[in-house]
Amino acid sequence: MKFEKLKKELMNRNINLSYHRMKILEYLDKNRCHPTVDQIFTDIQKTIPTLSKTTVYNTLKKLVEEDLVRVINIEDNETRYDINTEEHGHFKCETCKTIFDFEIKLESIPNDGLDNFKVFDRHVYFKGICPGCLRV
Amino acid sequence: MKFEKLKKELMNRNINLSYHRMKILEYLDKNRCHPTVDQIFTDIQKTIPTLSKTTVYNTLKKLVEEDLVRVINIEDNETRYDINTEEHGHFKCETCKTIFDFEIKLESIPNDGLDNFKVFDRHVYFKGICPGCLRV
DNA sequence: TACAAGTTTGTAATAATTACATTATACTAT
DNA sequence: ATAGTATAATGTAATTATTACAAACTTGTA
Ligand SMILES: [Mn+2]
Ligand SMILES: [Mn+2]
Ligand SMILES: [Zn+2]
Ligand SMILES: [Zn+2]
Repeated sequence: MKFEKLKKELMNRNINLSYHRMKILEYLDKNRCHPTVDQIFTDIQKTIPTLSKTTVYNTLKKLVEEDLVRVINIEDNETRYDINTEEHGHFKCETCKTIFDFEIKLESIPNDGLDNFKVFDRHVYFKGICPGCLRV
Repeated sequence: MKFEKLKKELMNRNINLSYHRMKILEYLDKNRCHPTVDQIFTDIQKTIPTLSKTTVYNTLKKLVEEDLVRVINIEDNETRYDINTEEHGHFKCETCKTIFDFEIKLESIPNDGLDNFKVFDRHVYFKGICPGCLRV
């Protein structure tokens, strides 16, 4: 989703578009590398020195609740955030640590064992080595 | 993998089967509910009061390195461990919090975007509500 | 203006995880 | 059996992520 759309989306839901929220949203839109709270905080703090980490936590929590941001748990001890909430899988390169997006049709996953389950949320992630790192 | 098999597997790899390691392995074998470090620690401590949490961490790290145990990151802030390293997906019920295993053929997932990637590890987890909780 | 709701901050409390130094144990070679 | 080496286990302290909570600030509205 594009930034402008996101803004509208927030307004539709009566979520106050405060300066800090705007900045965090803008950051997520420009940095689609699945940043951690700490990366978000450290980077934005350069522009807004008074920003508190708690505000980043609060804002992200809000955005996740509203399904405008998605949480990614690949590694223990590092929670990442993705503004791309469209259906896609993640690939983490174990060499350069980059997290790549890839297309995946999640409904196409056969899951006979879950006939009587109500599924809200599907996550897929792979680990391995990316083409760039393989080439070396 | 059954307990006896696991023991042999460790011996094959020249990994010392110390008392604590045995107990942790045994626990994982009997409690296939994807326990956290804390659950493992708290439960085994009842039998072995001198057990330290660090030992649980160390042992699990070893077992994961040897691919005898698999790490599960579904929720941020709770790392879980699974002695079942065979290919399977996880379903977490958001009501009762239980993590269910389900069969899945991971190679069957179409991933055209990853042609030049070397994939080691595939994880799939869903979230939703389990049949038991739906019935209520 | 005054109230209510929503924001942001800051500090402190928890909790998970790691680092590191020390002791204990097991295994080998003499 | 002894000495030497590698591995294992413990405990303490340090880091780090996350949450709780109270206080100050903003904004919109009656
Ligand atoms: Mn993504
Ligand atoms: Mn499992
Ligand atoms: Zn790479
Ligand atoms: Zn349930």
